[in-house]
Amino acid sequence: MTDPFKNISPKNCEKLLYMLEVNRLTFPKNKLILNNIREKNIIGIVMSGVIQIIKIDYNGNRTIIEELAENGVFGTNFSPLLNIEYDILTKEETDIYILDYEEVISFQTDKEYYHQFIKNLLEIINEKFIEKNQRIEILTKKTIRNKLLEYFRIESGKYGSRVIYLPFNFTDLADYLAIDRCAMSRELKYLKEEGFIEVKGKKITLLYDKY
Amino acid sequence: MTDPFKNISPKNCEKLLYMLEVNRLTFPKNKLILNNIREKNIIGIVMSGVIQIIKIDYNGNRTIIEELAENGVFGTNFSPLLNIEYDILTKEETDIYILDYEEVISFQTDKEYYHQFIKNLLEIINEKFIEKNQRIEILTKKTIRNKLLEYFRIESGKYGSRVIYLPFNFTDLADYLAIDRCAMSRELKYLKEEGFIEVKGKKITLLYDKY
DNA sequence: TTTTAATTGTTGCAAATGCAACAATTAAAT
DNA sequence: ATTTAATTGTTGCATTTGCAACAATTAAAA
Repeated sequence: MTDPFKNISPKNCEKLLYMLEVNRLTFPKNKLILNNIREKNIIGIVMSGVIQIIKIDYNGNRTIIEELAENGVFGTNFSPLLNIEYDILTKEETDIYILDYEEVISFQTDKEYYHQFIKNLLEIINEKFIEKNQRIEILTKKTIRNKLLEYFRIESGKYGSRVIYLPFNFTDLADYLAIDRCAMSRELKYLKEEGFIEVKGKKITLLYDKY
Repeated sequence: MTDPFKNISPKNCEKLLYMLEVNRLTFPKNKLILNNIREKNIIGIVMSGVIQIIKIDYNGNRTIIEELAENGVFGTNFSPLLNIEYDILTKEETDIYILDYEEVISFQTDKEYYHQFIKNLLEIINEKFIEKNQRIEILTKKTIRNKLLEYFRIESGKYGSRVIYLPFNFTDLADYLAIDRCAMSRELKYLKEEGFIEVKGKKITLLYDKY
């Protein structure tokens, strides 16, 4: 994922953040945050630590929208935070910079580092967009098996390897694929039995030819 | 959807496009296009006409990724065109401008209209991002009924009205929701019978309180 | 107008899936 | 080391869904 401060020197970085009136915040581990600033559009940047953007619907089903580490960018639009049902959860002690979206987007200046920052944001949201599209590819598959195989195909394609290391646990994977965990577990068993895959913890090896 | 040339005068627009080496193309109705330029990242802008970005998978299932009219922006990253499985279909005679993504993103200039264009692109992709997130919200619902209700909720929210006008036909709606058309038809019947909705052609009226 | 094509509606049935309830295993905390 | 919590695995069963096959309706073309 592109660094939001790519091609901006530390000195210009400071200037930029000052210019855009950055808000620097620190939060402890396992805390729901930002419930207070839902009224306006923001851009948030994770400077250190890890956060999850999650959603809990009226049935109590939890969905992980995304997980962000250092240099991770989020915010209204970038992630749909305006919707009251979304929450941000710190997984570790976390430092966050908050910017005002409208302020950032409508700032008038000829400073090069500002325009570089906008370009970086464009690249970042582009990258996120691709990920969203991939998730949609998966979710539009009609069976659990096809969802799993599509997920494997995408993950395998990232590094061009038949060996996949799951970036989250099986419970969270089921959430990501929007399927019942138990049903997924059953389907994984079938895929193992039929010789399609090999599973060792979070390491999955694909034993079939790419389709 | 934001105009990609917002806040850029027609004169500067011409300069910008010349500078970025635009490629102007015209296509007749109902034509699969752009199969030729999959090798590099592009930004496409629909100047007139209508196109659909579609996907046909190995099972023959067609998915409409998005439909774009005048000022619609698409391209690698914006829409996952590098993937060989995607196609662009003109629904009318269509004029398209093609730009080179890397060229656009890495161009070096202090011209204001260029930076305005980048900002516009950022806004556009932001808007698309929101739409993708909404679709994911729908697709993560586990039953056809909940998918329909979530879709209604989002559409209703757009104009704050209980009356929805479907932007596409029922066949395409089923594609969008990634469900079987017949099963959707059945579920819509139940929703009508239970007094939740009223359907007249593409006009759907919600008869229940927002949840 | 007549014919043809596209869209929408209907329904039986087999297959897939969510759910529930619980066991087994692994990780974390004390 | 022991206890507690979290994650993973398993399975019967009711429900939901996709699929197929076809009828009805609407739109487009000849």
